[in-house]
Amino acid sequence: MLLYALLGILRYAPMSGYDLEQFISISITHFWNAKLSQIYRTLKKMEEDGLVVSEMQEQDGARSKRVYTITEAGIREFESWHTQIETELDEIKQPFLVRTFFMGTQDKDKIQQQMQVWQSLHEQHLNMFENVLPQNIERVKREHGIHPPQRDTFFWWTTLRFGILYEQMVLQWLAEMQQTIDQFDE
Amino acid sequence: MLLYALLGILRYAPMSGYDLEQFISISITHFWNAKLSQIYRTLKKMEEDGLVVSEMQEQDGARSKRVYTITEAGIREFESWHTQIETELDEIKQPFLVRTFFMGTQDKDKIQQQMQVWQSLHEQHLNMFENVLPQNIERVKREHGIHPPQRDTFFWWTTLRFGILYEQMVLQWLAEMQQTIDQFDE
DNA sequence: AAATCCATGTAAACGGTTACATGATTTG
DNA sequence: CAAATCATGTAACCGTTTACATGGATTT
Repeated sequence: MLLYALLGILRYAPMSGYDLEQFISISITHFWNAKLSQIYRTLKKMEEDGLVVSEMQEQDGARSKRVYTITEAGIREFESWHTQIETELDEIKQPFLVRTFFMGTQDKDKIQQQMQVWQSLHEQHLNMFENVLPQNIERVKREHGIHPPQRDTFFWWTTLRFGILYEQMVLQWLAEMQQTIDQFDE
Repeated sequence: MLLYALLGILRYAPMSGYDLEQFISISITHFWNAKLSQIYRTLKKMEEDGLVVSEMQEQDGARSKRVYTITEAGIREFESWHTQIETELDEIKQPFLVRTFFMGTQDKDKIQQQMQVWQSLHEQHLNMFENVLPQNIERVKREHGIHPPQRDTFFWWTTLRFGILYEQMVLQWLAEMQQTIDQFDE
């Protein structure tokens, strides 16, 4: 999967592994994250498969970097993945729901503690989606010198919008739950 | 993680690998799924670690099964995981949002096609959460002879409630997006 | 002077999926 | 009689994470 994310980004501009990590960390990190070690390994594999080519690029006053450029084959690979209609939903793995499922045997105040921690974390996330992340879209353009068509940025925005709706939904769920938990016996 | 789910279930009653898979498939499968092969491997590992013990149990007219019982150490392991307050949110990986992020270069009607497929899939899921899955809670009790305290079933219900709110939220997100997409030029 | 950023990579471990292998019993 | 269900397991593979290793340039 990381493969397709990397191809998708390299369509905008040639980049090094480090650059790609930076790009990811200010764009798709809230729904897809990757460690540098995995990025480097994946890029190596992609070059072997002819999806990208790399060359060392000297930099004045800084150490040189290996810059990857997407190939025709890489573009085709990305497009064949992307034009394919998905007819099944991704299977979601939500560890916190497993935890919730088995929460019945916990003490009332332990449960309330966890709920309050979750609430505050989701409030922070909501705030981030509403206030911090929108600026990142501008940062992507500025710091990576990328000027995508407006249709592209519309979809960047929708992923942020998803984050906002998701966090609001979780907060509602938590609030509902807390009402019943407050009425538990000690 | 599967480890904790298995321990959590085995607290209710001793079960075979096959039984556990059945239990999972009618209870937590919409936020945590596992293949039989993984369940068997995990149970084996758990027995080596002393978290469960197993014995072959003869059945009249059916092949015998290996029934696992949680040990004291297993209960302690589950509880030390479960009483620990989670202070960070799970990292979510949502491949469909990666797909969405890069959707800008697609043709308008390809995009609309995908949106409609997603919409119909989420409508199906919502229907499942509202109508099919609630019956599963009764099936768990009946088919596995498990009678958990009402507090336990409250939390089982909340995971269903999460599913309903999630699907409604996604449908809202899709509807919002579709409004803008409908106004795209060809 | 220390910490952070830039920059690249390797190796081992881990959790999960897919494929393979077997065979008895029950249901249509 | 065929298909589905019950039941257990192994082996290979794959993507991801964690830990290890290095070192120059910039900021505090």
